[in-house]
Amino acid sequence: MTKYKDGMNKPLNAMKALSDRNRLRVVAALMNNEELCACHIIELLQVTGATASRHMGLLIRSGLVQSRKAGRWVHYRLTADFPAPLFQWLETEVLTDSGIKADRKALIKITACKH
Amino acid sequence: MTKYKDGMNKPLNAMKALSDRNRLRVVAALMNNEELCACHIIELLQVTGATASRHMGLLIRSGLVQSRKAGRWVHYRLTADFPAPLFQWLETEVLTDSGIKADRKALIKITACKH
DNA sequence: TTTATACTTAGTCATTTGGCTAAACGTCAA
DNA sequence: TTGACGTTTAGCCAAATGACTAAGTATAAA
Repeated sequence: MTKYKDGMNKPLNAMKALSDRNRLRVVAALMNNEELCACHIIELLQVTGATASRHMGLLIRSGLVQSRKAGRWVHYRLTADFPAPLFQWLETEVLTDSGIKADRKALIKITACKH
Repeated sequence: MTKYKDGMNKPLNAMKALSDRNRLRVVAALMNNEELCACHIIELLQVTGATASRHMGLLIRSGLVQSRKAGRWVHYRLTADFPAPLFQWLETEVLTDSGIKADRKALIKITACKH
Protein backbone atom coordinates (compact mmCIF):
# COMPACT_ATOMS: atom_id res chain seq x y z
CA MET A 1 0.00 0.00 0.00
CA THR A 2 2.65 2.48 0.99
CA LYS A 3 5.05 0.78 -1.38
CA TYR A 4 6.58 2.82 -4.20
CA LYS A 5 4.79 2.99 -7.48
CA ASP A 6 7.14 2.99 -10.43
CA GLY A 7 6.35 6.52 -11.46
CA MET A 8 7.00 7.64 -7.98
CA ASN A 9 8.00 11.14 -8.87
CA LYS A 10 7.98 13.63 -11.63
CA PRO A 11 11.69 14.43 -12.02
CA LEU A 12 12.65 10.80 -12.24
CA ASN A 13 10.14 10.21 -15.01
CA ALA A 14 11.28 13.32 -16.82
CA MET A 15 14.89 12.19 -16.55
CA LYS A 16 14.01 8.75 -17.84
CA ALA A 17 12.11 10.32 -20.71
CA LEU A 18 15.14 12.40 -21.64
CA SER A 19 17.76 9.72 -21.08
CA ASP A 20 17.36 8.36 -24.58
CA ARG A 21 19.09 10.08 -27.44
CA ASN A 22 16.14 9.91 -29.84
CA ARG A 23 13.69 11.29 -27.30
CA LEU A 24 16.09 14.09 -26.43
CA ARG A 25 16.31 14.88 -30.15
CA VAL A 26 12.53 15.09 -30.35
CA VAL A 27 12.32 17.43 -27.38
CA ALA A 28 15.08 19.59 -28.82
CA ALA A 29 13.15 19.66 -32.10
CA LEU A 30 9.96 20.70 -30.30
CA MET A 31 11.83 23.49 -28.53
CA ASN A 32 12.37 24.92 -31.96
CA ASN A 33 9.16 24.05 -33.77
CA GLU A 34 6.09 24.59 -31.62
CA GLU A 35 4.37 21.62 -33.16
CA LEU A 36 5.49 18.58 -35.13
CA CYS A 37 3.47 15.85 -36.80
CA ALA A 38 4.30 12.19 -36.17
CA CYS A 39 5.47 11.80 -39.74
CA HIS A 40 8.01 14.59 -39.23
CA ILE A 41 9.39 12.79 -36.23
CA ILE A 42 9.58 9.51 -38.11
CA GLU A 43 11.45 11.30 -40.86
CA LEU A 44 13.78 13.06 -38.45
CA LEU A 45 14.71 10.04 -36.38
CA GLN A 46 14.72 7.60 -39.29
CA VAL A 47 12.85 4.95 -37.34
CA THR A 48 9.64 3.04 -38.02
CA GLY A 49 6.28 4.60 -37.13
CA ALA A 50 5.86 2.05 -34.38
CA THR A 51 9.14 3.05 -32.75
CA ALA A 52 8.35 6.76 -33.00
CA SER A 53 4.91 6.14 -31.54
CA ARG A 54 6.36 4.34 -28.54
CA HIS A 55 8.84 7.14 -27.88
CA MET A 56 6.12 9.77 -28.14
CA GLY A 57 3.86 7.77 -25.85
CA LEU A 58 6.58 7.71 -23.23
CA LEU A 59 7.23 11.44 -23.56
CA ILE A 60 3.50 12.08 -23.14
CA ARG A 61 3.27 9.88 -20.05
CA SER A 62 6.24 11.75 -18.61
CA GLY A 63 4.22 14.97 -18.86
CA LEU A 64 6.73 16.76 -21.05
CA VAL A 65 4.80 16.50 -24.32
CA GLN A 66 1.15 16.62 -25.35
CA SER A 67 -0.57 15.49 -28.52
CA ARG A 68 -3.44 16.77 -30.62
CA LYS A 69 -5.27 14.65 -33.10
CA ALA A 70 -6.36 16.31 -36.33
CA GLY A 71 -8.01 13.91 -38.71
CA ARG A 72 -5.58 11.17 -39.48
CA TRP A 73 -2.65 13.12 -38.17
CA VAL A 74 -1.28 13.53 -34.68
CA HIS A 75 0.62 16.65 -33.74
CA TYR A 76 2.93 16.94 -30.77
CA ARG A 77 4.13 19.91 -28.75
CA LEU A 78 5.80 20.56 -25.42
CA THR A 79 3.33 20.89 -22.56
CA ALA A 80 2.62 24.35 -21.15
CA ASP A 81 4.13 23.28 -17.85
CA PHE A 82 7.34 21.91 -19.32
CA PRO A 83 9.75 22.63 -16.44
CA ALA A 84 11.24 26.05 -17.15
CA PRO A 85 14.68 25.38 -15.64
CA LEU A 86 14.93 22.22 -17.65
CA PHE A 87 14.02 24.10 -20.80
CA GLN A 88 16.58 26.77 -20.01
CA TRP A 89 19.32 24.26 -19.42
CA LEU A 90 18.58 22.30 -22.56
CA GLU A 91 18.48 25.51 -24.53
CA THR A 92 22.02 26.38 -23.53
CA GLU A 93 23.51 22.89 -23.63
CA VAL A 94 21.74 20.99 -26.34
CA LEU A 95 22.41 23.59 -28.98
CA THR A 96 26.14 23.03 -28.79
CA ASP A 97 25.58 19.48 -29.94
CA SER A 98 26.47 18.92 -33.55
CA GLY A 99 23.81 16.24 -33.97
CA ILE A 100 21.09 18.59 -32.75
CA LYS A 101 22.32 21.33 -35.04
CA ALA A 102 22.09 18.91 -37.95
CA ASP A 103 18.55 18.01 -36.85
CA ARG A 104 17.50 21.66 -36.88
CA LYS A 105 18.75 21.98 -40.39
CA ALA A 106 17.06 18.78 -41.50
CA LEU A 107 13.77 19.86 -39.94
CA ILE A 108 13.58 22.90 -42.15
CA LYS A 109 13.23 20.62 -45.14
CA ILE A 110 11.12 18.03 -43.35
CA THR A 111 8.52 20.53 -42.20
CA ALA A 112 8.41 22.24 -45.58
CA CYS A 113 5.61 19.89 -46.68
CA LYS A 114 2.58 20.92 -44.63
CA HIS A 115 -0.32 18.86 -43.32
CA MET B 1 36.21 8.93 -37.29
CA THR B 2 33.29 11.31 -37.42
CA LYS B 3 31.04 8.62 -36.00
CA TYR B 4 29.28 9.32 -32.72
CA LYS B 5 31.01 8.39 -29.53
CA ASP B 6 28.66 7.11 -26.86
CA GLY B 7 29.11 10.12 -24.63
CA MET B 8 28.23 12.34 -27.49
CA ASN B 9 26.89 15.14 -25.41
CA LYS B 10 26.75 16.41 -21.90
CA PRO B 11 23.00 16.71 -21.32
CA LEU B 12 22.33 13.19 -22.48
CA ASN B 13 24.92 11.81 -20.09
CA ALA B 14 23.56 13.92 -17.27
CA MET B 15 20.05 12.68 -17.98
CA LYS B 16 21.22 9.09 -18.07
CA ALA B 17 23.03 9.61 -14.81
CA LEU B 18 19.87 10.95 -13.19
CA SER B 19 17.46 8.48 -14.75
CA ASP B 20 18.03 5.94 -12.01
CA ARG B 21 16.22 6.32 -8.72
CA ASN B 22 19.22 5.47 -6.55
CA ARG B 23 21.51 7.90 -8.36
CA LEU B 24 18.88 10.62 -8.12
CA ARG B 25 18.67 9.92 -4.39
CA VAL B 26 22.43 10.34 -4.08
CA VAL B 27 22.39 13.64 -5.96
CA ALA B 28 19.49 14.86 -3.83
CA ALA B 29 21.48 13.85 -0.75
CA LEU B 30 24.55 15.74 -2.00
CA MET B 31 22.44 18.84 -2.61
CA ASN B 32 21.87 18.81 1.11
CA ASN B 33 25.14 17.59 2.50
CA GLU B 34 28.11 19.13 0.75
CA GLU B 35 30.10 15.95 1.06
CA LEU B 36 29.27 12.31 1.72
CA CYS B 37 31.54 9.34 2.25
CA ALA B 38 31.00 6.13 0.29
CA CYS B 39 29.95 4.34 3.44
CA HIS B 40 27.19 6.90 3.99
CA ILE B 41 25.87 6.25 0.52
CA ILE B 42 26.00 2.50 1.03
CA GLU B 43 24.05 2.96 4.23
CA LEU B 44 21.52 5.31 2.65
CA LEU B 45 20.79 3.22 -0.44
CA GLN B 46 21.04 -0.10 1.35
CA VAL B 47 23.08 -1.68 -1.43
CA THR B 48 26.45 -3.43 -1.48
CA GLY B 49 29.63 -1.37 -1.68
CA ALA B 50 30.22 -2.64 -5.18
CA THR B 51 26.84 -1.40 -6.37
CA ALA B 52 27.29 1.99 -4.73
CA SER B 53 30.74 2.28 -6.28
CA ARG B 54 29.37 1.61 -9.75
CA HIS B 55 26.69 4.25 -9.33
CA MET B 56 29.17 6.80 -8.09
CA GLY B 57 31.55 6.01 -10.93
CA LEU B 58 28.78 6.71 -13.41
CA LEU B 59 27.86 9.98 -11.69
CA ILE B 60 31.51 11.03 -11.81
CA ARG B 61 31.86 10.17 -15.51
CA SER B 62 28.72 12.21 -16.15
CA GLY B 63 30.49 15.23 -14.69
CA LEU B 64 27.88 15.86 -12.00
CA VAL B 65 29.89 14.56 -9.07
CA GLN B 66 33.54 14.57 -8.03
CA SER B 67 35.42 12.47 -5.50
CA ARG B 68 38.20 13.10 -3.06
CA LYS B 69 40.25 10.35 -1.54
CA ALA B 70 41.26 10.74 2.10
CA GLY B 71 43.17 7.78 3.39
CA ARG B 72 41.01 4.75 3.01
CA TRP B 73 37.86 6.77 2.54
CA VAL B 74 36.41 8.39 -0.54
CA HIS B 75 34.24 11.47 -0.24
CA TYR B 76 31.86 12.67 -2.90
CA ARG B 77 30.39 16.06 -3.67
CA LEU B 78 28.61 17.79 -6.52
CA THR B 79 30.98 19.39 -9.01
CA ALA B 80 31.38 23.16 -9.01
CA ASP B 81 29.89 23.31 -12.48
CA PHE B 82 26.85 21.24 -11.68
CA PRO B 83 24.32 22.80 -14.09
CA ALA B 84 22.58 25.55 -12.15
CA PRO B 85 19.17 25.24 -13.85
CA LEU B 86 19.20 21.54 -13.20
CA PHE B 87 20.02 22.16 -9.56
CA GLN B 88 17.25 24.71 -9.31
CA TRP B 89 14.71 22.39 -10.86
CA LEU B 90 15.66 19.46 -8.66
CA GLU B 91 15.54 21.68 -5.62
CA THR B 92 11.91 22.57 -6.28
CA GLU B 93 10.72 19.20 -7.52
CA VAL B 94 12.69 16.55 -5.72
CA LEU B 95 11.92 17.89 -2.29
CA THR B 96 8.24 17.17 -2.67
CA ASP B 97 9.10 13.51 -2.95
CA SER B 98 8.32 11.55 0.18
CA GLY B 99 11.19 9.15 -0.42
CA ILE B 100 13.68 11.97 -0.64
CA LYS B 101 12.31 13.54 2.50
CA ALA B 102 12.78 10.24 4.28
CA ASP B 103 16.36 10.11 2.96
CA ARG B 104 17.12 13.54 4.37
CA LYS B 105 15.91 12.42 7.73
CA ALA B 106 17.87 9.18 7.56
CA LEU B 107 21.03 11.03 6.55
CA ILE B 108 21.05 13.01 9.75
CA LYS B 109 21.62 9.81 11.67
CA ILE B 110 23.88 8.25 9.06
CA THR B 111 26.26 11.21 8.94
CA ALA B 112 26.32 11.51 12.71
CA CYS B 113 29.34 9.17 12.86
CA LYS B 114 32.22 11.10 11.38
CA HIS B 115 35.24 9.91 9.40
C1' DT C 1 -18.87 0.51 -48.19
C1' DT C 2 -14.55 -0.44 -49.46
C1' DT C 3 -9.84 1.00 -49.62
C1' DA C 4 -5.93 3.63 -48.31
C1' DT C 5 -3.54 6.19 -44.91
C1' DA C 6 -1.70 7.49 -40.22
C1' DC C 7 -0.88 5.93 -36.08
C1' DT C 8 -0.96 2.47 -32.03
C1' DT C 9 -0.55 -2.00 -29.81
C1' DA C 10 1.31 -6.70 -29.37
C1' DG C 11 4.91 -9.72 -29.72
C1' DT C 12 9.80 -10.83 -30.51
C1' DC C 13 14.73 -10.17 -30.12
C1' DA C 14 19.34 -8.13 -28.99
C1' DT C 15 21.43 -4.88 -25.98
C1' DT C 16 21.80 -2.33 -21.78
C1' DT C 17 21.26 -1.81 -16.97
C1' DG C 18 21.37 -2.65 -12.05
C1' DG C 19 21.90 -5.83 -8.65
C1' DC C 20 24.87 -9.45 -6.52
C1' DT C 21 29.43 -12.21 -5.13
C1' DA C 22 34.23 -12.77 -5.48
C1' DA C 23 38.63 -11.07 -6.31
C1' DA C 24 41.86 -7.16 -6.65
C1' DC C 25 43.66 -2.84 -5.09
C1' DG C 26 45.36 0.70 -1.95
C1' DT C 27 45.99 2.49 2.64
C1' DC C 28 46.61 2.33 7.44
C1' DA C 29 47.67 -0.16 12.03
C1' DA C 30 49.90 -3.61 14.49
C1' DT D 1 55.50 -6.91 6.59
C1' DT D 2 51.35 -8.71 7.58
C1' DG D 3 46.61 -8.15 8.20
C1' DA D 4 42.38 -5.63 8.23
C1' DC D 5 39.49 -2.36 6.17
C1' DG D 6 37.23 0.65 2.52
C1' DT D 7 36.58 0.89 -2.15
C1' DT D 8 36.85 -0.64 -7.07
C1' DT D 9 36.84 -4.00 -10.81
C1' DA D 10 35.35 -8.30 -13.04
C1' DG D 11 32.04 -11.51 -14.00
C1' DC D 12 27.45 -13.18 -13.73
C1' DC D 13 22.30 -13.03 -13.98
C1' DA D 14 17.52 -11.16 -14.22
C1' DA D 15 14.90 -7.30 -15.64
C1' DA D 16 14.25 -3.25 -18.47
C1' DT D 17 14.83 -0.93 -22.87
C1' DG D 18 14.72 0.12 -27.79
C1' DA D 19 14.50 -1.62 -32.21
C1' DC D 20 11.81 -4.28 -35.57
C1' DT D 21 7.53 -6.74 -37.97
C1' DA D 22 2.81 -7.73 -37.99
C1' DA D 23 -1.71 -6.96 -36.62
C1' DG D 24 -5.22 -3.65 -34.94
C1' DT D 25 -7.76 0.86 -34.80
C1' DA D 26 -9.46 5.13 -36.62
C1' DT D 27 -10.24 8.54 -40.10
C1' DA D 28 -10.80 10.19 -44.80
C1' DA D 29 -11.24 9.45 -49.73
C1' DA D 30 -12.99 6.80 -53.65
